[in-house]
Amino acid sequence: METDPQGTNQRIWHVVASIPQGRVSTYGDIARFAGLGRAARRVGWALRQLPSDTRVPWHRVINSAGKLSLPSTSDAGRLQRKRLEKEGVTVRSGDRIALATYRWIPGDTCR
DNA sequence: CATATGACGTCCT
DNA sequence: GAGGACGCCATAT
Repeated sequence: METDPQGTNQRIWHVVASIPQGRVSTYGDIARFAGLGRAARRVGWALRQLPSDTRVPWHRVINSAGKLSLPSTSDAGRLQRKRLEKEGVTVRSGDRIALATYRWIPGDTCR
């Protein structure tokens, strides 16, 4: 049951879907909250498997360095930046984001 | 079964 | 603050 690999992806996607608009979270925090421990890379894997027509806000997930893990030269990278700015998240030069301002921890009811 | 790779994280310099 | 080394988890070959 919980051993289903697809179930794990489903769990990860569910956590990502709970990120409020205008906020961002990190791969590590999501993995931890999903019960995956330090499998931050596992989260990246799950997001990569997402279909193009997904409703999951994958663009709100960045790395602990406060930067977009997707290359700004790729279409996905540009799309991520576009959507974030559209939600009010300021993306500075070098695809950097102020984690101190926008970071959100799963389960935290306080915005 | 061993190696390499990837939308990562932490520690050290 | 930036960059490199090593560790962690899963998949591909």
